[in-house]
Amino acid sequence: MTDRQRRILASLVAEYIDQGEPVSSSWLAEHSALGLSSATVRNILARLEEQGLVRQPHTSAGRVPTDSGYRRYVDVLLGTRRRSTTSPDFQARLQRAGTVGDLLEHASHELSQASQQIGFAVAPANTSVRLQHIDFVNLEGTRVLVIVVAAGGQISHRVIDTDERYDSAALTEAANYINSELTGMTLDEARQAIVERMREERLLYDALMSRALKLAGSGLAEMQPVETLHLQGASFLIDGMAGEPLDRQRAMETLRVLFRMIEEKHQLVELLSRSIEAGGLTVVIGSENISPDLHPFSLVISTFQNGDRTGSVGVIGPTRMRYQRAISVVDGVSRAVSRLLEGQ
Amino acid sequence: MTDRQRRILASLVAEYIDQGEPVSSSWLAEHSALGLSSATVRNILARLEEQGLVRQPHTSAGRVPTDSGYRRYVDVLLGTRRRSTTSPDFQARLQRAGTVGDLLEHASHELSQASQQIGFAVAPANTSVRLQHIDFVNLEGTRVLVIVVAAGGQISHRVIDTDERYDSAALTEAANYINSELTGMTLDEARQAIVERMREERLLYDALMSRALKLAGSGLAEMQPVETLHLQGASFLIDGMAGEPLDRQRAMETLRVLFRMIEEKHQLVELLSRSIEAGGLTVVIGSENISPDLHPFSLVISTFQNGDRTGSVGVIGPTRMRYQRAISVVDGVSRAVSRLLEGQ
DNA sequence: CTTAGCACTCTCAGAAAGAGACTGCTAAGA
DNA sequence: TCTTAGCAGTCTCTTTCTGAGAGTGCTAAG
Repeated sequence: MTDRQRRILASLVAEYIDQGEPVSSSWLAEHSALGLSSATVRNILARLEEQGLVRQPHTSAGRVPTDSGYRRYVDVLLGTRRRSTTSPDFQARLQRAGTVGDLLEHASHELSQASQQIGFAVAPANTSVRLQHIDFVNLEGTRVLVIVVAAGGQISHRVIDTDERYDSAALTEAANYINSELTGMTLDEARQAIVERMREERLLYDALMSRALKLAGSGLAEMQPVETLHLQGASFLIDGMAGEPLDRQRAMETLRVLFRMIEEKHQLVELLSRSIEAGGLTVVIGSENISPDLHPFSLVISTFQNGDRTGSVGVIGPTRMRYQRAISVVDGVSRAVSRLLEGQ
Repeated sequence: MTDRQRRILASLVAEYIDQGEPVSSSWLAEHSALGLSSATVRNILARLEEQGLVRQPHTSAGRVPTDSGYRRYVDVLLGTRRRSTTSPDFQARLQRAGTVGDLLEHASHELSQASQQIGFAVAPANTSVRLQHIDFVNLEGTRVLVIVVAAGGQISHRVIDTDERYDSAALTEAANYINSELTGMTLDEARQAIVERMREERLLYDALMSRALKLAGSGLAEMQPVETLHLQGASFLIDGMAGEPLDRQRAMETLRVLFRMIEEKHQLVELLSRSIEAGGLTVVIGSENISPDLHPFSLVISTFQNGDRTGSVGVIGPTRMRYQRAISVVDGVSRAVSRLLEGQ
């Protein structure tokens, strides 16, 4: 691929992203600063089309990038990326967040606002999160509320329906016992520890301890490593789709599918986590998505690390996305989140 | 308004809801079982139009109900409503829910599925909810996580940035003190009690108690009576709008506005709570909505009571909604939720 | 290798025309 | 007085046609 081809492709993609309309050879000849005539540009475009990087919506239209075309363009962007200098100071904006959940909620909001797309943030999988505190609260009847606080203030809770009645004092004592034993372990370790202790305790016949372990066990067991997804800005997507010259039926169908995905977050979470494996900043374009439902969309994702925890933030938008901006925004927010988590 | 007019209107609205297309005089003559000719029906329709109950999209089209027309129709439905006999057993389906939050989440899901619309559920305002348990968890530095559990398992939490450092033991003790003092009060009472005690404690100079009160106070203070809104089924709305013969621009605009409302839930909550004052089962049709943004939509809402707490469930859909079905579904779910809350 | 020129293709917007759907009105009948 | 058959009138919707416009591919010359 020659340098000229690269430059023409870059101009074409940039212009198409900006205007949303097929780009003609004459426009490229005038604006690409290569001093070429439109006929020459046409030759180049024919080559690019052979390589599957651009296509024509119909015979006498200009060119539009294909997913591969975007891919080439984005790879160049990612290669020559300079540190995001002009991006707003996300860190200052996110400062006031309390728990990790709040932080990610704000982060997804910032992403959404800054990129004018759907912004999302996935909390670190909490299997490797350390247990900070556990608490049992007596509800009516035989039901007990188990509250688990992970380091960083991440909180989750489940109602356990037990066989026996507990009184508040016993529960408090039980919680104290568990806390003294398990605090500081990861959830996985804690689960394992519980299994081991229950084996030992069976010999001791200590009612309190065995009960406490049972409760904590079922609390942690039901506490699947649900990666909570924070997601904001779905309304931007509608603007985005309105601009596309798709026929109405198709556009509506696409929208509906995406909104269903948004509602069934767990599905999206799974897809995201599969896309992330690479780590760092990743861009997934259109048909590169595993799920066909996401083929009309692109994702810009960045993972952040905090010790042994990995989470991710990013944006979702149409394949015709301002990648430049999206990348710098996602990168900025990701760094900010990372730094804030370290700071804690 | 004569009986004939009523019956014609009912047929017209039912048919329009079913088919989504203007209803002609000849269709009504054939199907209304009144044994009238289309000419006579045309006369009747002219009267209904004078009263603003129906209108013609254009000169040579059939009739379509206006908002007032729907209103008349719904009033009849509400008047002659028999107990929902055929509705599925929501209560059985909702049985497994743990906390009130879970229950309402499931309820909104059931509503959405059964009505094929957006389903929502608003938790009771928690000012009058009784305090079940309060807990302080030490986070890093000077930050403390305050967890408040209300009766029924409703849970909320805030991170408070304090001036001083606490150790875990002190926090546990503080929580125990607060629990023994405040459990069973409503949140309002608890707040008031804290203010009073702080006045007394100032004389005693008891560091522990005063700290505990301070924490609990700021915890409860930031714990605004946020009515959490559970909402599901936004994707159904897209189907609904796709059917409408509005021009694309307008439809997209309408959708965007609604999705923005859905994202900024607090706005919607406020609107809903204003619509509910009546209590029981209410239907708000199109332009009857306070917010102009909701004028293309109708709401079917039912409040449920549980002691001194009031919450609500309902559905949101286009004005051309299957009111019959929506009403019976909302009524059914509302009763189920009410009964399940009582059962606790 | 580049470029001017040209024929060709396809879309888009607008106009025209015919079919179809309903209505409102009128005048006759019960 | 109420109902109804009949009919002219209106409006939309679909189809067809047309011309303009945009942009391309190809060819032949520089």
